[in-house]
Amino acid sequence: MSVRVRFAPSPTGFLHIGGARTALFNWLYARHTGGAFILRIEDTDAARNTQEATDVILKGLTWLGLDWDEGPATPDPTGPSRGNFGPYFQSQRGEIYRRRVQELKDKGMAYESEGAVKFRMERAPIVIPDLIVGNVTRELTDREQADPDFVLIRSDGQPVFHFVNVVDDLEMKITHVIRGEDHLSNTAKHIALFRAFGVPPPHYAHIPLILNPDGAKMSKRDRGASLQTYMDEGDVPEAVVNYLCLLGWSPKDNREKMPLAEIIQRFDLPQIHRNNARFDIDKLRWLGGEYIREMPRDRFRESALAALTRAGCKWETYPSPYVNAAIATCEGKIKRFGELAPYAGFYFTDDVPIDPAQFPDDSKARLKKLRDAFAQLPNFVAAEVEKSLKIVAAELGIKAGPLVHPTRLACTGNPSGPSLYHLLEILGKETVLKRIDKVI
RNA sequence: GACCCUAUCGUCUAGCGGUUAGGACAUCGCCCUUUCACGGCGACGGCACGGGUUCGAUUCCCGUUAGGGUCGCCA
Repeated sequence: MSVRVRFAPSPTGFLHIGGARTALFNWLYARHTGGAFILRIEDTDAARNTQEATDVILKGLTWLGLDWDEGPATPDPTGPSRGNFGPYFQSQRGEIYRRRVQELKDKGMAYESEGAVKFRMERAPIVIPDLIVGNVTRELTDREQADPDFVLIRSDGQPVFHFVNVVDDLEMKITHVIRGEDHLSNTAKHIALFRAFGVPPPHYAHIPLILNPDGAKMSKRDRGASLQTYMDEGDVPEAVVNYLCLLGWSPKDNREKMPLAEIIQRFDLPQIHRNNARFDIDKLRWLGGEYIREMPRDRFRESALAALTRAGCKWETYPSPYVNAAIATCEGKIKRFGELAPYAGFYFTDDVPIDPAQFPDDSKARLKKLRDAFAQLPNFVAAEVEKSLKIVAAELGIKAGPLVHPTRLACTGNPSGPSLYHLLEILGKETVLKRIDKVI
């Protein structure tokens, strides 16, 4: 039987990085096995589920490159979708749930209680066969002993998560449930429900959680918990995907940076870890740098310009050869595009921030001499600029460094940045002299 | 409180009875270099603890401890 897996998020207006990884693992498993990846929106909470919130999920998955074989085509619950098992919004599946509750009632497995419908839960321990953890025997907790039955339908008529989740997995013929370990204990309830319906439950694979750097569960408040952060800060999606793969899964041979095709080919459930992993932003960013470095020039420029625009940088007012040359000097230098505006913003403004304290008198005197030398240059290109600077340094009896540093500071406002001589050439003689003059 | 999962450098991990416990990120040196980054070389740093089993345990078993998760008319 062909594999069918699903990602079933609740639209809260927020795509958790852990949720993104759950989606990724499901997607990888589907692609690895040639099965189907289904997206189902669990929008039973009408009050807080909006189309905007659903759109966050669709956009996030799309950004990561996780395409779904079945599921919504738009954030509209009543809109078009792909697949033969719809609707893919739980808010549109009320009729199915009503039918299924009736089925349980008819079997004597469910009953009315204070306006709600409750499930007659099994009292005996339930064994959860988990593909990652192994067989887990789940007993009732002391609280559950006191009242083992749980609510299926709230007194306001709305079905609860455990119920809709199982009904949908059943109706959509899901074969493997790959989800966070936080659901492991709940799975006993789900298995009992499948049994009540008289069908075998799907295979379960509970993946470890992503923890914050402190070792606690990544919560909404933790920095980097939302996928949106990475979209906003100009991270490369391939790097995010690659990094997420490395959290809780390992190819076992020390490979880390891997093309997606290779990951798909090698991804499988047995290599998934059992232990939680802390999120390490530094390692993600390292991967980001690697991916950016090998990025085709055109894509680099496009992403760079988009990031500059997001940062409010007015690069459009500059001639396009100037813009392209400026961007080119940043290639290989950044780990994410959000770094670009502070790194190269000086190209696109006349107002470079200058801290007078950084220019002592002797530094100013040197700059003055350099300025005069620059002013004499008929051909203000990198090689000539470099030659000129080195001559001035020799005349002053100093190394290039003490001259380079203040020049960079005066022209860019930054102690670090692109190659100095190239940056000066791009800025042009007039601008360079103007900026040095301002300091002197 | 009850139940469940987990435990190798700071972090992510390899290991699956005998290894100088390997790699990556981070950190710190040195080299390269006009800055930064890249790259190269090197350093630092780990098997949570206690019992077993065994000729021999990081590896298998039990316990302790620690961390995480779950016990909702949230998902």
